[in-house]
Amino acid sequence: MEDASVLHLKNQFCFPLYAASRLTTKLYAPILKALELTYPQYLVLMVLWENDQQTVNAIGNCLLLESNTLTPLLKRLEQKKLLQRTRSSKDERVVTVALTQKGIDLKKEALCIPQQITALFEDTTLEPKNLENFHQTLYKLIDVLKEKTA
Amino acid sequence: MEDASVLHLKNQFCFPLYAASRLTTKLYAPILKALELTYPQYLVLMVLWENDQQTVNAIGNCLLLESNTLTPLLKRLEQKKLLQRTRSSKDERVVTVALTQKGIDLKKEALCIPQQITALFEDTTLEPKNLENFHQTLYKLIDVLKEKTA
DNA sequence: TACATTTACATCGTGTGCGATTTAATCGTA
DNA sequence: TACGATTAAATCGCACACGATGTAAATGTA
Repeated sequence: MEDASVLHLKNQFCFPLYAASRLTTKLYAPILKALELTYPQYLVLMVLWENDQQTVNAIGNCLLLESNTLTPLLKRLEQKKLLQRTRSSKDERVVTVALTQKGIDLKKEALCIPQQITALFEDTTLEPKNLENFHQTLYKLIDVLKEKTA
Repeated sequence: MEDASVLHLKNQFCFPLYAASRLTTKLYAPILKALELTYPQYLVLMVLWENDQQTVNAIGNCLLLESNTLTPLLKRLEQKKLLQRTRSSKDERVVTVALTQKGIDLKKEALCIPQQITALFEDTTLEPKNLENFHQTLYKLIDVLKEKTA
C-alpha cells in the first residue's frame, strides 16, 4: 500500500490557511464595498490610522508587503484622495505616506467594521477560548514563517 | 479617550490569516519551483492525484474556487502537458479534467514535499498538540465562513 | 573625494482571485 | 413539446502578490 495520504488536502495545513484567508477577505468585501475599499486597501488604512505619516517601507513592514505591491495600491488610494505620497526632501529615496482629511475622516466610518464582523460570529460554535489559542498559534506560525522565508 | 484599538491590526484575526497564508505560499515556492509549479497549480494536482477525472466544478468544490479562476489555471497545466481537458459528450456543459501520464508521474516527485515542509518546522517551538487544535479550529472557521459568505 | 555598495522605491511580467456577465446546454413544467 | 429557469464553463476587467530588474540617492571606505 502506497501512503499517498500525505498529499491529501485534509492532511496539510497549507490549504486551510489559504482557504480561510480567501473566505475572510470575502466576508469583509460587502462591508468594505460601502466604503469603496478593497481588503488590502483597508489594511493599509488601518496601519495609517494607527500611525499616520509612514514611509512605504514602514507600511510594508507592518503588512509584510513590498513596494512592488504597495506602490500601485498606494497610488489608487491617492487617486481616491484618501492619502498623499510625498518624496522626502531629506532623503530623496524615501516616500512618505500621509492621510488626507478625507482619509482621516474615513476612520469614523470604519470604526464599526470590527463590530460588524464579530456580530457575524455570534451564533456560531467558535469558542472565544479556542479563538484566543488560535490567534496565538497563528502569530507564532507567522514568526516562524517569516524566519524561514527570509 | 477614543477606543480606536478595535481597528489595530493586532486585534483582528483577518490580518494574521492573510499574512500566514501568503508566507506559507512563499515557503512552498522554492520547493515547487523545482517542479515548475505554482502553489494553486500544486493544489489542483493534489486534488487530481487523490481522485483523477474530475469536473471543473468538482475541483472547485474541493478548493473553493470557481471557473473564472480555474479555467485559465487548468489551461496552463494543460499547456504543460500535465492534464487534459475534455468536454463531456453526455453533457456538453461539463468539462472533465484528467491527468496525463506526465501528470500522474509527477506525483512521485511531489510525495516528498510534505516531508520537506515538516522538516522546516522541526527546530521550532510550535507544539504538535497546539497545531492539532489549530488545524481543527481552522476547519471550523472555514465551515462558518463558507456559510456566511454563501 | 572617487567609487563600489547599499538602500528605497518604481517598473515589468506572470499568475492568480473574483465580481459580473456571456454562452451554450440541460432541466422542469405547463 | 415549447420555453423559461437553471446549470457549467468561459470570458472580461480590475486589483492584488511577487520575483526580477531598474533607477536614483545615500552611504561606506579606501
